[in-house]
Amino acid sequence: MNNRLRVLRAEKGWSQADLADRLEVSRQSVNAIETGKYDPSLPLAFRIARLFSQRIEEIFEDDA
Amino acid sequence: MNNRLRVLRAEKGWSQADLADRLEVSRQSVNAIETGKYDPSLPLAFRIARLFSQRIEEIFEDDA
DNA sequence: ACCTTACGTAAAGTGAGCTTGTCATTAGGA
DNA sequence: TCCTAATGACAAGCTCACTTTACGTAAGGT
Repeated sequence: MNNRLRVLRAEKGWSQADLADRLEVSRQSVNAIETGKYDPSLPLAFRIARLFSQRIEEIFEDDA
Repeated sequence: MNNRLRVLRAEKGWSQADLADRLEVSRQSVNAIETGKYDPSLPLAFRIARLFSQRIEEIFEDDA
């Protein structure tokens, strides 16, 4: 599961900690998702999509 | 997190077991998602959306 | 040289997504 | 009446999504 989170975050000029605050998750969770260590839960994916005003499929892309 | 899974499945005339086979999950997982016991993982949400040729946001709707 | 910010990462713990297995109920068909 | 299919529900167990805490490092500013 690839994602464009790092790019979207950079466009906003946010640090991982900034993004983590807005998503109400830990900075480490943001880092883990960006570096592809694991996929977010569906509710968190919704929050991310809403924050960037995009569809989930525009941000996340599953390989399968 | 509400979802339209039961309706979509009914439109196809599939049993929960039929859908579970196509999604490669257990019948209990389909049942639990339909009855709102928990949300699917993001990869599973992608599989569901692809199976019904709809976007994730068209099938799942988070309350938050 | 020192401080701060940002990022990566690791260990340990909790909770949710998913499994297999089982049982009860309802409805239909032979 | 019996058998089967479909569904709902529960329990126990596993993996992983996520947490907190913490440490190392690289870059910039003073």
